[in-house]
Amino acid sequence: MNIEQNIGQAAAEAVEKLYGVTDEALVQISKTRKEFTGDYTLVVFPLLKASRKSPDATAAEIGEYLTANHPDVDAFNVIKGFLNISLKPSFWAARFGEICGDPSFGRGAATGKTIMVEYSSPNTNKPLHLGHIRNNLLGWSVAEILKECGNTVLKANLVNDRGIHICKSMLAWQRFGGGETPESSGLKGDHLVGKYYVKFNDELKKDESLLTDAQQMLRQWEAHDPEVYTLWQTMNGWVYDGFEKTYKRLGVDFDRMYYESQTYLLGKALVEEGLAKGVFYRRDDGSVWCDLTADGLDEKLLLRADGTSVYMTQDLGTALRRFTDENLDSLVYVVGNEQNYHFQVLKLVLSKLGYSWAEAIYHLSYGMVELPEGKMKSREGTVVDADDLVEGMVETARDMSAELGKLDGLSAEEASAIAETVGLGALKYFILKVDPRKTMLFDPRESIDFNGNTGPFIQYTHARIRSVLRKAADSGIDYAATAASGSGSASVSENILPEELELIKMLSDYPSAVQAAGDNFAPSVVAAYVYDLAKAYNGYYHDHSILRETDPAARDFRLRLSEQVAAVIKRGMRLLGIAVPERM
RNA sequence: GGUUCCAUAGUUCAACGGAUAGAACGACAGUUUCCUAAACUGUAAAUCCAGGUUCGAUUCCUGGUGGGACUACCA
Repeated sequence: MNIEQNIGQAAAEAVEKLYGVTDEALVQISKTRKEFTGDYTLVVFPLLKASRKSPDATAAEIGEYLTANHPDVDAFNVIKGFLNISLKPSFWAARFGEICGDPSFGRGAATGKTIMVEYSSPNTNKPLHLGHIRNNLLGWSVAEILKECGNTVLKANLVNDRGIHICKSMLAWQRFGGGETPESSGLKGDHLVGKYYVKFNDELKKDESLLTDAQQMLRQWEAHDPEVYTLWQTMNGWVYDGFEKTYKRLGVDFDRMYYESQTYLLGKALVEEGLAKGVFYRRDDGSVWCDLTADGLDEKLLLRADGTSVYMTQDLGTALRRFTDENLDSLVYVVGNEQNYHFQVLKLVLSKLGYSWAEAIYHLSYGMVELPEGKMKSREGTVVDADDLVEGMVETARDMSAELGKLDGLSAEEASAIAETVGLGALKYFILKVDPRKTMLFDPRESIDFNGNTGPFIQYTHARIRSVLRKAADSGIDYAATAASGSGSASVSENILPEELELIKMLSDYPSAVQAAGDNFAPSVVAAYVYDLAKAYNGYYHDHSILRETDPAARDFRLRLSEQVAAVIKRGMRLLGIAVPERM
């Protein structure tokens, strides 16, 4: 139980004792806003019916009760119906001790649950773009956050490696490629294949028969025509090599790889099952449908008249297989909000079939990344390529570091590692700090910031702390020893500053930020937390010298506090997939 | 047309139904004999419109206005 819940429970107890009411929903505890004195605030308005007293009188009564009965409550004040509760300094000192002694601070207790997070799921006919970057970063981060919340997590990627669109790039390469390969062209495999997908669409304008040819090729693929199949394997292999490089650079990974070419027949058995149960029906032409009009949706096709399955059919089958094979408690799909309808239908059909786990499917419906002129359109050449974007960010980071003279005395290797870390940090933070559900805007003409509420700002805060800690170690200061020799609150400075107390409180909030991020599938919650922490620390760092502090106990406490701030920044940023450098 | 999501400073983003709506960028004015100025401090600047529910609404409901997405026997 965290502190907030603990205070809430105590307040509920006070309300029960004082007014004989046990409705916990009436007890609202939140963190006290900065401009007021106190740590936690109880809103008393909902309690007035029970107390039959004025807001201030009610707040005062509860405040008195808590001060008298709760061991950690130090004092309270009442402002306009808000009861602000302060905890004892000794409580916070002990709390700081706990944080220092917990190497996995922020990690939740094991839930015993297994959650699969499906993300990325690219098509193998073109390279990744900015939209995919948001998907990949979100999916990876959400998976890591869910892990940190105590769940067992499986990251899954379902590669869309078959279909008419794949055949289009194959056909174009066959007709116009002249045997070009990634090696001969020097192009990254996914970019090479993407080039022929574009080529196909260009040529299609001149010659409409190409479409028929592509359809013919798809039939050949399904019949395992050796030539087509080999071409398919070759070109997909190029794409996988390319994707692998992009994934690696972005730092995303997977525990389970699924290929649609292997799963697209799944779900046909479910169609039979649905027919038998009377959930589905067959039309005269032989096609199979599910009537969802009673649920406010349309009729949904599940099997074509020719007996082939559609996207929905295989998704139903894939979901079933995953739940049974992996014994999942939950399945999270990180897929853009343009597919809201699809997932609505997916869940509905599964529950109509009687699968109770349909409820455990969660569609993390993230918003599109838009350009100033609107949605990215590959046909209009307005896509922002993932590899170009990453490379551009790293270059900018390199230039900026050089300009600021940050790389003096570093080897070329170190300098380039820092550029990579900072450039990617800027990009990832830029994307993850936004609420996943919201459409976000990216303007390629304006470079992503490195100042203010950005990844580099947070990375810089970390680097500065680490620098101070290195200097302390070089001077032979053993700041950890003071804590070890002291006991409990003695390890905290006697003359603790308000800013220092504030930092301890902020550190103490970290686990609940992680939990909230997990509950909401929102890395942005972690991003906001880490930014606030870094910002608060920077103000403290600016106003108070650490190494020049003359009182050794105070100095060592400041070092320990700084060390913990750096550690929590590092842990939080890791959940976003962002590395923090030792220097920059 | 139907379904659905969104609308907050000039711009990009915050705000479990709670206190004086927070940041950042940009603008303007400052801070460096001092642990990294990618930092810090200050000024100006916003809830699309009209109703309703509530002790209290940026948040919930209704209606408008403006924008996005979906509405394939594509995936």
